[in-house]
Amino acid sequence: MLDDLDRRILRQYQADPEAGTAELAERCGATSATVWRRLERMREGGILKGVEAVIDWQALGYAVEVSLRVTLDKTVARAYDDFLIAARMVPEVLEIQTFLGRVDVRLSVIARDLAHYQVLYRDRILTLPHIADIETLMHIARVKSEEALPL
Amino acid sequence: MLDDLDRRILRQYQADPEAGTAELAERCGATSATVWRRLERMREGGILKGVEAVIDWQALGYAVEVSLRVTLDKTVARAYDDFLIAARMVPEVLEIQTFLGRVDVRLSVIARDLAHYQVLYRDRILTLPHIADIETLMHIARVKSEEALPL
DNA sequence: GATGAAAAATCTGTGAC
DNA sequence: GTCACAGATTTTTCATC
Repeated sequence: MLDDLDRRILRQYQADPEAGTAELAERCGATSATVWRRLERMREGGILKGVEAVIDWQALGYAVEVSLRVTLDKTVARAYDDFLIAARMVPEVLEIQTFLGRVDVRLSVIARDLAHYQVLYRDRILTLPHIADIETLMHIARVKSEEALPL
Repeated sequence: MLDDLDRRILRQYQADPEAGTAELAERCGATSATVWRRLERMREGGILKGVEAVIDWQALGYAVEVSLRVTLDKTVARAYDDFLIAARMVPEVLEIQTFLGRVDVRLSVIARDLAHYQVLYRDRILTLPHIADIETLMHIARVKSEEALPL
């Protein structure tokens, strides 16, 4: 499906998505047109889903980040769907992950400060439907693995 | 620090980082040069940390994604640092988050299949230093919140 | 100090080979 | 896959507010 050149291009692209095709080409030992066509093929094939802006929320005044582990009420059939739909409506909820296991959902939530978080938690989080239990983890740091995957 | 135009540009940029400055300019009611200068200033100010490639690991043959909640051995002073350094050396560990609370670290790990995961878990995860406890959550889906933050 | 218009430099995407 | 090029885009300049 993917040959060696594809893998090298993908790795370089992942390392620096803002590099132009010419620069990627040089790093991969190919020409600009080739790199462009390969990237395009990977986009069409759904492997490359695009790019995402990385924003420093702290610099924007959001000093608090928490991870919430939510367990839902299993007696309600639609609990999962209802909860997800409602959670997606809360702007301060940046990310929602769902799991198989004891914990059903993990939410990443940001707030300007603890006072803001307290209000947010009471008015927007605890009011989400079908919650059976919540555990809060105060976030310290996020790190990306520095090793490239054996693509 | 940030005025109204900055916020609008940031929001549009976040919604579609691949749009050109000309397109962003039109959506924000400004000119291309102004948008470019504002974005540049936000990059220099550290608010915009760049872009990140979004890769579909499933399409690349990584069918399994798990979230591991790790508790470290609190009797060892350097446990945190040792663990983080070692965890960053494992290519299949995509993300490492650290917390204040009962759980110390969360790892996002991908594997090609359950057989691969089993080996990975035994040889690369359980061998990480100073682990006191691990809980595994099988990942189902990841969703982005659809509401823009009140920037 | 910030803006818009327009020029200059650079890059992308396409066609021919 | 490479080469060459037209068209688009980014980035700078400059006069202006």
